[in-house]
Amino acid sequence: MKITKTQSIANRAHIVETASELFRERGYDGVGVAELMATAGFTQGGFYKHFGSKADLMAEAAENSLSQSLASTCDLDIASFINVYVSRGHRDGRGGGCTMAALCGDAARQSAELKATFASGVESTLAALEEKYKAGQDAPQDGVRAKMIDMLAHAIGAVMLSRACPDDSSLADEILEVCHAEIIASLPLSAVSERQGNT
Amino acid sequence: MKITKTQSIANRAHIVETASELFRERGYDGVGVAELMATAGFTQGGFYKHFGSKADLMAEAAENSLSQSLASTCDLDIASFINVYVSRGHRDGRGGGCTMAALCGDAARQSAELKATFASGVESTLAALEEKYKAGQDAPQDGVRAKMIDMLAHAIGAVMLSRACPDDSSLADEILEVCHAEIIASLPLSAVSERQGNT
DNA sequence: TGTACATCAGTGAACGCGCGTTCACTGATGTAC
DNA sequence: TGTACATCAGTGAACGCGCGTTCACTGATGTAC
Repeated sequence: MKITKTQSIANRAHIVETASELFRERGYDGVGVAELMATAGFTQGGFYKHFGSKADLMAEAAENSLSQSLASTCDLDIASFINVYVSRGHRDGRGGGCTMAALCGDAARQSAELKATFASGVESTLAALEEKYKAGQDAPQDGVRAKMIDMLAHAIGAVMLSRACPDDSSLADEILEVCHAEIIASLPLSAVSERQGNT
Repeated sequence: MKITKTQSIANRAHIVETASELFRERGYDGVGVAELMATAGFTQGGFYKHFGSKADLMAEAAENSLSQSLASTCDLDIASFINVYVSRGHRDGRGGGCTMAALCGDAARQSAELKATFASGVESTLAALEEKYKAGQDAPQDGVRAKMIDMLAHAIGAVMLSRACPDDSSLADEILEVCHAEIIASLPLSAVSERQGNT
């Protein structure tokens, strides 16, 4: 049953992709190697032909999903980013959502390597957000990094706290709505321009 | 080896206390019943004389630590609360810190019961924060609940994101410092009065 | 181009281990008389 | 108050189970000639 080298590389990427989604949905401890491989369409034995350990895959999955979500949002302006991020859709779609919001509680208890991967994802995100912010026509150009750090932590806190409340509870929605409004209100006026409405 | 009823009640409380600290430190999946009981000074068999399941204890431990941390901060004004909460000490002392910041990532994947316990802890915290806020001499008295929801999510996000970065990394500290400054800046002037400095 | 063989991605059973939970047992406590 | 006995908190061994990881095996791929 050997397979083309190209196919093998594609299979590996598919496993990382699957893992990255499952980990975001259920946490690192909530997904086993056997289940993960089965979901990806393989048997568990093949896992160690691709990865040295589950911990190795965790780091790779984090790296993958952090850069992926970055790419998928890079055509949004800053207010649109907040509209997407601090929203019910994002809260309820953990598997396809932001890795920081899904796994930063878990990451805090993982190895230094995993945390370093996380931190570099945060840095990339900050770089992208700074660029977006500065592109706003009346946006102040100083202290932008600090503003974006603050905004990101704020948005992550909103999504995480909302997720910890019972599904469809009014508190869960209230947290999202209030934080969305406050974060949007903290942006320069031009960034917001006629594109609110989302939550 | 039967024991006084009073002693048994004290033992049970001690187990809950121990669990609440261990869970905050290592997450729900990171602490086993046997280890937990050993840490509390018992053998694992006795666990089910007190609790129906590990999940039951998880809920009780959450309730306990949420109300406890509330009580311990209730003599602080709002700026002091933020000084304590968005600080290196809190970030690095997970076991003795806020349950929301330590476990809301985990709570999101738990049962509706656990989430409901969490939500009611959030509500109690909000009530206490609203009171603190209103006590400020020049504090606006309307929209206070929204402000406190926003502030709490903001503070939780700051601590959680900082914890996900490598220990002693500059990014971890930067997140804390920036968010601390922004949150304090968002408070009414009187609340801050000559008591900054902390981080 | 055709043949012979080494490689190695993927299989599926098995490994030891720690998990949550159960259970027969102990013996001091608390109760009935 | 003193005695006899039921209770039940705590013990420690055992349960089945799923975990991460290992391994002998398969057979198409890719290479050497």
